[in-house]
Amino acid sequence: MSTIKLSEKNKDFFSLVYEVVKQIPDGRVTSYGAIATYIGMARSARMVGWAMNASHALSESVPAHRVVNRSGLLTGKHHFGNENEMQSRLEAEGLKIEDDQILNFQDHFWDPSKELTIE
DNA sequence: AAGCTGACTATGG
DNA sequence: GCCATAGCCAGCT
Repeated sequence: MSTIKLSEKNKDFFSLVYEVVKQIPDGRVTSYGAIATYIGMARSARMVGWAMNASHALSESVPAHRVVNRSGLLTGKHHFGNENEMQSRLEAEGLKIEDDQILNFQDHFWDPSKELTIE
């Protein structure tokens, strides 16, 4: 159980998303919707995706490859440098992927609403 | 300025 | 499970 500390600087939507994503442990994954729900934008999963899209420009590193859609599909792979980047990173963390689908997705799913608390 | 586009999801059949 | 539909909303045409 980790804790996210809120400050004036990071309480906007994008930064909040990044703070959550940065808490995802190695070898674990979560979904856009889970993050959206957690930060209070339950029906705006698309915005989480948009935040990931913008994250590449950041100087800080955000492990966007650990965020997939609700079925464990690597829907964001085309937004990385090359087609295999996302899958390679996940496999390097011990996950098995077949046809863009994370195997045993449920076993690796990390739910922020169960693992995190916001101060 | 109206309409389109998605790294999405919940729902109903 | 699959499929279609409908919300979603920032940014781009």
